[in-house]
Amino acid sequence: MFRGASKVSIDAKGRLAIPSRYRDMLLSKSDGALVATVDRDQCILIYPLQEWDDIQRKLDRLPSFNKAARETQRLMVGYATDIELDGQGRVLISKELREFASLAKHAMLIGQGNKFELWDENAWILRRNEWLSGSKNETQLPLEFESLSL
Amino acid sequence: MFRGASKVSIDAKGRLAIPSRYRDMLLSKSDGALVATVDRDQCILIYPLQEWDDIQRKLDRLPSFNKAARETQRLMVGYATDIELDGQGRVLISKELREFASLAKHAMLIGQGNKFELWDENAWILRRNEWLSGSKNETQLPLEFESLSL
DNA sequence: TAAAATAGTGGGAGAAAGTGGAACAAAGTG
DNA sequence: CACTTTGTTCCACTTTCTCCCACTATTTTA
Repeated sequence: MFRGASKVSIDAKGRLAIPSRYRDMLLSKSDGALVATVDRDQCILIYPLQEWDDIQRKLDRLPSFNKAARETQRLMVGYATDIELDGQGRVLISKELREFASLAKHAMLIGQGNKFELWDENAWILRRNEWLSGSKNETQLPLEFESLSL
Repeated sequence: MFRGASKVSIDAKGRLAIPSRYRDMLLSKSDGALVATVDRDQCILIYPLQEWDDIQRKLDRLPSFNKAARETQRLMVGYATDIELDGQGRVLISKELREFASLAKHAMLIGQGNKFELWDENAWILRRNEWLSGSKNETQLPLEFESLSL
C-alpha cells in the first residue's frame, strides 16, 4: 500500500502533482478516482474511491446518539470531495479543503497505508518534532511496545 | 545478519554506496529491494524489503487509539521509502530522508541485526560519546539486563 | 612489488516528471 | 441576453531524475 513522504507543491490553481511512483497504483485501483476529506489534526486525507467507500460505510454504522461519532461523521463526510487525476497526474484540491489545512505552496504528502495525508509543510515539521521529542519519556509507552522489536 | 560500522559518503545526488561485503546478502534476501525510514533519534533505518514487511505488520497491529502508537506509525510508515541497489551497488536516499537525518557528505552506516542505521557522522560521534559516558550509572538498567551475560 | 581485480566516485545524456500558462468551456450575474 | 468570472483541459517549457559509462583508489594475488 502507500508509504513514504514527499515534498510536493500546490500551484496557484490548487493543483497538486501526485508523485509518479503512486500513479499506476491509483489508476489501477479506482481508475484515478479519489476522495479527499479532512482529518482531526488539520491535515487532508486522500483515499482511493474504493477505500473511501469502506470508510464511509464504517462511519455510517457509528452510533448516532454518540456525540463524538456525530462530529466525526459531520467532519469527514461533510468535507469529503471527489477528485480525479488529470492528464498530467495532478489532482485539484478545493479551496475549502486548502483553507481547512492552511495549505499554501509547500506541502508534504505522506503515504499511510490505505490513504495519504496531505499537510502544510510547516505544520508537518512542527507536528513531527512534537512527536519526536514527546516520546522521549518512554515510561508512558503502552505495554504493547515492550515486546516490539523493530 | 548485519553488523559493523562503516564510514560511508553520500554524493551530491544523494547516493550511498553500500559496502560490498553486504551486497551479496542484500541481493539474495530481497533482490536488492530495501526500505528506508526514520528512527526516533534522527537517524535513518534501512531494512531489506522482506524484513520491513514484518515490521509494518507489527506496526499495523498496534492499538490505534493509543497516542504513542499512532505517532510511531505515522513516522515510520510515513517516511518508509522503497529503494533499490543500482548497478554500482548504491542506493538513493531521498531528499526528505536526508533532511530528516541532516545527512550531508559524511555518514556512518551501522549494521544492527536485521537492519542498518544510517547516521550523519557528527551526530553519530556525538551520540556515541553520550552513550559511553551516560551508561556509567548502571543502576537504571532494567531487570532484563540482570540475567544477561555478555 | 607489480599487475589485476574489485570497490568506490563522479559526471553526462537521455528520459521522465513537474510546472506554469493559454485557450476554451461553463457557470453565474447584472 | 450579454458579459464577467470561474473552472477545466491541453500544451509546451523547464527542471529533475535515472541510468550508464568512465575514471580513480584500494585491495588482493601472483
